[in-house]
Amino acid sequence: MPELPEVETVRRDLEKAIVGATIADVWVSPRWASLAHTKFPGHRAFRQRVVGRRIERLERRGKYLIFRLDSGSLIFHLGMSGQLLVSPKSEIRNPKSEKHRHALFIFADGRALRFVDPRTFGELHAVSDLLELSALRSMGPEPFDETFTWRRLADVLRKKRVKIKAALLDQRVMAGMGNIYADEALFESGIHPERRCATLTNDEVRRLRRAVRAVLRRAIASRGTTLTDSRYRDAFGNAGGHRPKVYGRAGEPCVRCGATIERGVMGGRSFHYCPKCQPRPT
DNA sequence: AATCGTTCCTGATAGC
DNA sequence: TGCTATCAGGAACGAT
Repeated sequence: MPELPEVETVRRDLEKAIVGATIADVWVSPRWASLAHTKFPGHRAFRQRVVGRRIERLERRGKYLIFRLDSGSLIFHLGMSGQLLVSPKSEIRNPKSEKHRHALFIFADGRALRFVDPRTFGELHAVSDLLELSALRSMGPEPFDETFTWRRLADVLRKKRVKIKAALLDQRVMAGMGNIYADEALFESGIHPERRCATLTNDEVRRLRRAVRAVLRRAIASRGTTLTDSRYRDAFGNAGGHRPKVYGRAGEPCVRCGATIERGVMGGRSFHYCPKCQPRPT
């Protein structure tokens, strides 16, 4: 599913493809507009905010992709099955022809951007101020920002009572982690997912911060993770080349020590770990 | 205030 | 073969 590396890959793809383009027309599916959780402002209001706007910059904040327009911003979240795909000029674009396509942006040069999302957990917002989104107001530091120091992370974790895996998924602790890379970062740092945050030593927090960065950096370099269940695709429809070391590998051997990778459930969410490299808390 | 459980949704898969 | 049940996940929300 799209986490920071996948969203960053799409951002980089789109940066090359559509910065400078003008949105000549936009179509949003009736179904998308009717989904209560999308908080869609209505076709008319959305059109009014978007049509005629020029895309000035593409930014990413956590798992949110932000199109800075000459006036206001367009914000996407890919949820767990969202795709943003650039269509070449030649492609025929009947709004009804593609399953699960919820939005279609047509540029002045004839190309198009399609927002496809089968599970509809994605988000689509047109705002004048990014802080209109509560998730962006409360979001924690970007993992590659200089403010993301191990000391600050230790300060946050010391006060928390939850398990470290749950804290990594909390976007207020740090931005952009999802289920795959949280498991990968914990494996990389040798920390069991069920450890309580406050029990982590300074050395473990240092290792964790380092692992978060290393895992994300490598995943970006491989253009993200595509698994059978997550049909993640970049902006041109290509799968990512990253292969997790523990996520989705329960029953398979640990790449480091050969022990069998195990799977557990925490708060309705799965986690994966090596019982030898990541000793269980006592 | 922090945390927990539930909700939204569809496709893949397992089981009968 | 064809049906039904289960599972997967991010963020928001209500309850505790």
